[in-house]
Amino acid sequence: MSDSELASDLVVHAARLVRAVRRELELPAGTRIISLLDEHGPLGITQLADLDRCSQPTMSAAVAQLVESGWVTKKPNPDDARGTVVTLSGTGRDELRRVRRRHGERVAALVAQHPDLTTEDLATAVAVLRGVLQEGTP
Amino acid sequence: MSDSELASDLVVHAARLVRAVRRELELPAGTRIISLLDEHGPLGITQLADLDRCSQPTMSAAVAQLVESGWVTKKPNPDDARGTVVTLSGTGRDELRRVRRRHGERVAALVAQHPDLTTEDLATAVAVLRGVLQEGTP
DNA sequence: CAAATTACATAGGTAACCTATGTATTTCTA
DNA sequence: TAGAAATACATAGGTTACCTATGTAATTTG
Repeated sequence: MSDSELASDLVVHAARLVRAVRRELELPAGTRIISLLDEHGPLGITQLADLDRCSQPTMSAAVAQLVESGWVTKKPNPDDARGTVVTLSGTGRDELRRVRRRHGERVAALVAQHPDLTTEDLATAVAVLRGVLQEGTP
Repeated sequence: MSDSELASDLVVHAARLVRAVRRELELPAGTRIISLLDEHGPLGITQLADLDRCSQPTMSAAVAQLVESGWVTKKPNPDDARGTVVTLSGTGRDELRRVRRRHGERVAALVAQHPDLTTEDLATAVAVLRGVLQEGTP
């Protein structure tokens, strides 16, 4: 199978996985965001939107929800009165831990059903997905 | 990193990829469906819903759209007057080819930016995603 | 043959996106 | 250094893709 076919399948199967997980475990957009904050530390709205590949208004709304949930805090950026700084809260970190455990257990169980899939394969899959999104989307 | 952590990351990154692709290349729900029909041949609404992990009403609506686009045909099932048979049309097959080429080129280009990611890695990633979704979601 | 099951359709509602546009602040430039 | 351009967000309005609940017709079962 060509790289091109594989790449196309990657997308379709990724889409299917996301929907399957969303159905049985909940995968709100906020999860991606607190995950980003955990990885990068405090960020502005636009930075978050860029990292998550969504529009700025979408991120504004998503962050507003997270603030309401108490999972992040939003303060004006002291160095730039236009901007804000979104920070992961302790509650948010707890939530992230919970979500990760839920998803982890569930997906790991599915992976375990396939003896031909090793931990290394799983790591490779994550690396591919991560790599595809890194930097240059020219 | 544990299997559980990896599995959790798999989901989040998959979600991010799907949204990134949806943004710049279009990834309508119909794509997944014609992809299923291509893989399995003609199917009923409920069968499609099960395979795509969505509800039956969702699939009904999605198929209705596809019929309108001319990418599939819907005929009553001759063996069971309750059911219908959804079949991929020639136009649908063409569209699938187009979509695959678009996605393939785009994602393959991104993969190519990462010399450490081989075709084999890509194949592994697809196998993992496919495996995770296969059969038993008990 | 009545009851349960199955295959869809319809109705109504939500989450997560988007583009277009407005506003305040900061940076660039002539 | 004043005015123009750019930047960081917010708001408004709209779409897509889902969902659950429920109704209907046809099939299978007891």
